[in-house]
Amino acid sequence: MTKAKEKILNAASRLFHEQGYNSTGINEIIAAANIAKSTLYQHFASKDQLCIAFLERRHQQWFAQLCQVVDPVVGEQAKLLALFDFIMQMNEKEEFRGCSFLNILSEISVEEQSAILQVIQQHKTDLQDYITAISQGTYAHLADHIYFLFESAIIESQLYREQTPVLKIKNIVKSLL
Amino acid sequence: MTKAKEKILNAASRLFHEQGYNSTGINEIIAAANIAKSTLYQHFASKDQLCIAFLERRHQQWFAQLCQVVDPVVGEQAKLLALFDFIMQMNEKEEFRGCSFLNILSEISVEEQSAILQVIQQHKTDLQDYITAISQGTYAHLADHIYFLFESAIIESQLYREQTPVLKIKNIVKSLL
DNA sequence: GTAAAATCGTACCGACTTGTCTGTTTTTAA
DNA sequence: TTAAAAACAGACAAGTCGGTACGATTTTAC
Repeated sequence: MTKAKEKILNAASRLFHEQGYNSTGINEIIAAANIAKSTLYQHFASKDQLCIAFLERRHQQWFAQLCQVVDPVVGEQAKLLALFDFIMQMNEKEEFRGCSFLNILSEISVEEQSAILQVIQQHKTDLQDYITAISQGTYAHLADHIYFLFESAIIESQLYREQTPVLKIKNIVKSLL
Repeated sequence: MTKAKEKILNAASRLFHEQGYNSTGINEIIAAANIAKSTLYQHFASKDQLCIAFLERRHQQWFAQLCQVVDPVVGEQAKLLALFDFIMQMNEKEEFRGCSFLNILSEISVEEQSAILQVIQQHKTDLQDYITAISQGTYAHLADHIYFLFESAIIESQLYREQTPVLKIKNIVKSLL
């Protein structure tokens, strides 16, 4: 990846995640990235395409971090509980800004921006599959249940800007296992 | 309430809910409401204030509809399950647009629009209290758990634009009761 | 060293943003 | 009927929006 392209993606990622998609202008992105507007449009055909590139990269990075937390943990039960430690880590690191994918879902027009919707759906499907995978064995029947609680944990902690909901949900999951 | 004020609130409600807050302009609202811009600003000091008025009215109407579905149902267990019938009704009626409160949460700046954040938090707190209230008795210990699954049901059905997640979650709750 | 590719700055486009202001017309109520 | 309140249309401000076009300059690679 070119140096400029990376600078654009880094700036856009930070701004989209911090302020939201619609609240972040192209001019703000090029100022933050310290590149020319023409350079941006040489790498990305439109703001929506830049959004997709952002989401696709975030998808990879987000999963990498998730695996980094969960995979080393030994034991099915402990792995499933580690999911919620990961949420708490992200909340701290990113100041309770929640899930970029769900945030952008709230901003787009499903009809006119269906390409973005697809990336968001894919991300969540992959997450659900991941949880199903680590649930294989004793807790296979709880996979979806835990996925739904995982989603709630992200949203409720974003809403109240505190870890309390994650801790509550982690305890609920503990009681299920 | 004045006739004009109501027309403004009706138009703004529809547009905010259908398109989102930031994607809806003042000019679009006054055109849809068929009123003059000066009339809008006579009733609402700013777009943010209009947003708060919208959320407060939606809070009332939403709860009224929820109670209309749940309250007539007899039996604690059946009441708790009816929560998810309500979600499905809303999904159908509103084409899977999800929760206005969470959608707007994703759009605002928590620092600069804290008045809006408060209304959103209050709405969710009231919902949680409501579920706690109808759980009183045998299922008091499940109140929070069901609230979290309720939230997930709204979001996941918005994401995939189908009732499947609600039905899945309703079955999960059934297995808990 | 030279040619190609990348990036540059900036002006420009038309449309849109929230909000204010002015003066006129309509509605309401005593 | 008259006075006050409400709503009207529309111009205006000062800026932002996403996106295009321009030629000039820098970087890269052979």
